[in-house]
Amino acid sequence: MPRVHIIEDDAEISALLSTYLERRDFNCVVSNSAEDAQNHSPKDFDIFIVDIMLPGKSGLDFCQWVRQTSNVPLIILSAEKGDEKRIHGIELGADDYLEKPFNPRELLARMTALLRRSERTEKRISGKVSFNGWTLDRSNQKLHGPQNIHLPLSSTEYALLLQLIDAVPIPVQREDIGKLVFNIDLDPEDRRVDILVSRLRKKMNAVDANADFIRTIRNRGYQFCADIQGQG
Amino acid sequence: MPRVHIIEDDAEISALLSTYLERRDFNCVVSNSAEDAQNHSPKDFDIFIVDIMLPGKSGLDFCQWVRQTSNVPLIILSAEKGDEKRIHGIELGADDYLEKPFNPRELLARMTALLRRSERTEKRISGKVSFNGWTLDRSNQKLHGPQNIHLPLSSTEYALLLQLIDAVPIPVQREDIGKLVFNIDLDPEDRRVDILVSRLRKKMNAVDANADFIRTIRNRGYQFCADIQGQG
DNA sequence: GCAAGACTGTTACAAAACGCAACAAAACGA
DNA sequence: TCGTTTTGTTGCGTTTTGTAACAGTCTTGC
Repeated sequence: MPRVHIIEDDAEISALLSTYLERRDFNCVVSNSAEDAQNHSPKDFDIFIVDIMLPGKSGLDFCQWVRQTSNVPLIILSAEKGDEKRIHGIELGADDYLEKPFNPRELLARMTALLRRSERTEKRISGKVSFNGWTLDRSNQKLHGPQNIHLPLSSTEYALLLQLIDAVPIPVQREDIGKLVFNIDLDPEDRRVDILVSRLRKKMNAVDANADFIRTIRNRGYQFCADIQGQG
Repeated sequence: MPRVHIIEDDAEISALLSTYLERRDFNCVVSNSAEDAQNHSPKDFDIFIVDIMLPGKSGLDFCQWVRQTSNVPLIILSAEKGDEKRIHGIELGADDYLEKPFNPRELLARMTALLRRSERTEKRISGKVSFNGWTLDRSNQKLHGPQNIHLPLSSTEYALLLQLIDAVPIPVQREDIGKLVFNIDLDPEDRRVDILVSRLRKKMNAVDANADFIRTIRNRGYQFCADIQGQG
């Protein structure tokens, strides 16, 4: 569960953001000034989201402070528009810069991309997720059912499951599955996706009769339905 | 001197860009289609700048192609505006997404930030690496299992393991293994790679029954699955 | 409500890719 | 040279995936 530190003085925005992110399995801490934020060590977080316009010390100053002691990914938010501002922010050590008002999904995508990159370069794939007695471990790509029964998955089955779980609570379109799992442009006649889903369902049901996690949404794809808990 | 690969069909833009970047000490290669670009190995570059709208295969497809075999940083350029486009591009594996017309200085800033992030962590993985109680030491080419048991590897086995670990978390293609370990152009009939993998698996399993780190990904190669930690 | 058509679920079979044992050849060290 | 280790080859068994076929389910227009 990635730990996010949001530094933002507008209470409405920070509340919205932290709700949005917590629902997507981030662990959020909010500070409303740079001074406040500096009571924590930067290394206690996996990523920073920093508003540039803060009372007292600015977001840019905070960014420099973070960079003095760590490499923790940092994204700047700002109501000010313009290339120059963005360039300046990035040159000072921010990894990305998003203008307000922003689409929360875009922030999420950029955060994910950034975490993905920093994990990749650290050669770590993040850990386990669990749901209804099941556990999926990304580090070794293994799935365990209730009573910790190991359920071997083929590489495509694993890829499918990962996509579905990563997307929770959003359904994944058939075409996207085609793209991400099979690396093809799926034409509508192609049944590979359904069959893959069917096979995965069957395997999971063989271990746990109640394992109906994959819901079909007609014309829209498949949705993974379960309370997912991250564990690192 | 960072090596940049620019994939852009608009000759004016690519010329401008490569001039701009070369003046700032980048080494540029330009392709005007994805198909063209795929004649090079992704690993020959430090960063990609990819226009999304290309004749033939699209920039997004190219991005996915790159991600299948490498972690090389990649920035998408696009004339199309809108959050959704940007989100989609980033979700497909791009590190950043810039809309045209863009300020070259902003592109440069973002490239620099990205290179900074990927270098910062990458190069310290050089001496020993460890995973799940195992240790691989590059300096003397020795592998130790749990309880520090020394497991002697033949030179090809070591070469294979090194390739797999260096690539984490990306799978290594069979052809690449042929190239890098045996120094041959692998023809599809050749079974040497599987057998080498099989032998390495067997050796490691003899020391540690849970040592199933090498995952087969059908048609795509082998992937090393473990949380790798560098130590110098 | 009902039938036609579109979408999805599932099975069965075939083809391809891969795992691995067993043996042969080659390389290597003393 | 001999014995040991490593690597290549062959062959067969297993797993995974693609394909076709058919059954079920939802939607829509009437």
